Amino acid sequence: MSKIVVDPRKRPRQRRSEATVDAILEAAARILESDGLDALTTNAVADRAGVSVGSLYQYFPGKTALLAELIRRERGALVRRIAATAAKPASNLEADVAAFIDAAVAHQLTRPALARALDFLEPTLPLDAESSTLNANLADIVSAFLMRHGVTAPEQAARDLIALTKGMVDAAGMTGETDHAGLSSRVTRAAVGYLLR
Amino acid sequence: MSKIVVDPRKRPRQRRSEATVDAILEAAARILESDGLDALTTNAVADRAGVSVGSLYQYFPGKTALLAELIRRERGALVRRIAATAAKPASNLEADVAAFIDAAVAHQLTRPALARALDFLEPTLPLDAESSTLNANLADIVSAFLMRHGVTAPEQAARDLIALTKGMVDAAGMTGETDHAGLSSRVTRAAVGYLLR
DNA sequence: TCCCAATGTGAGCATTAGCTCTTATTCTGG
DNA sequence: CCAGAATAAGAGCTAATGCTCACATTGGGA
Repeated sequence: MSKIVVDPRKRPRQRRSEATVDAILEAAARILESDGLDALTTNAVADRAGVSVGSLYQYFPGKTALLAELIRRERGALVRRIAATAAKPASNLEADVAAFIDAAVAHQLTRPALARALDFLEPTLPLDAESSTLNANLADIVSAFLMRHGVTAPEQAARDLIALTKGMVDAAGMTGETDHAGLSSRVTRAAVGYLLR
Repeated sequence: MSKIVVDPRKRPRQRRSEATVDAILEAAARILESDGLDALTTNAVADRAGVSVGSLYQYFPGKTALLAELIRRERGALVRRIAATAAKPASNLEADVAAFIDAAVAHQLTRPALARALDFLEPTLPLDAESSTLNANLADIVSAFLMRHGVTAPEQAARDLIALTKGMVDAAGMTGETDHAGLSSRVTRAAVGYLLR
């Protein structure tokens, strides 16, 4: 294992190189999903992406940077989803919470094994400011929303609700559950119970 | 990485060898806690345990078996705690749920980083029958308890409650939270909300 | 006390991981 | 259409990892 580098990578300038980068990230995601962390080697990723190791290292200074970028993309998609939901509130706490959770469930249940792996990896990665910000965004959006509804200790509540949701959805995903609506309503029950008591 | 062997290990017959085994497991736990999965190498474990690699391999046929045993012990302790709680019910759903959660929080908050790592590792390990049983025990105890209280879909509810608790406690542990009672009551709020709605 | 099984040691082997570097190929702007 | 920049390739280096094995030490029953 080398120095832990997370960001300084070369940016793709042509079309084909963007495709290479995407292929690499997708290959990494698939390996994580199907074979787990141990199988995620740079050679394996390059192989699965149909690319040479050299190409991989052209865009990612190391394995860690690759993982960091994967997390950035996934997390970014989730944050955008949640932000979009927050943009059209029903000003009814319960309905809004349900909407948030619906978005989160939809996201995490799309690729459950991947979501679970990244959730675990994320805190172990020395993410740079930009990504930590993205991350804080999730908690901040929820926290701001809760504050608007007069919830006490909104930051703590936001962390708790996010953790509760992650926990339930990751577990459900692992048992192969696909009933999005059912899961969503169960998580909502717990979340609303947490808030209104 | 070699074949995945989880159980067939030599049993210690003398006192000192039991001490060796304990030292090895404790060293593994500490490395997991402080340096993470990547740092958990067999040589590192032996070093930290003040033992030679040879001794490690005398009792564990491989790294996987070592992890499996760690999980067995930790999980076993949790299951015993929960079982003890289940043995003296208050026949009041809310109080009993609170008692369960108290036990779980006490356990997971003792060594939060370790608990989190093992929670993640557990499903990736090909545990043998004995340990899967230990595992099922947790869900079964909770499930039986819920059924006694007339909860519908008790297995699913048990899985959900366990996941919700794990999620919240792992997250709290990671932020350095130490307020056992406060955390416990917040988890209970969510759990009771889940059940009574 | 003595002997043999149980236990402990650690150098070192085979493999594989992460990564570099040289060379080949493909774009793109002029 | 050409030159140089960007991109891709992949053999192979270094270090580390999982693990073995030949040997040394210890302990407990006869």
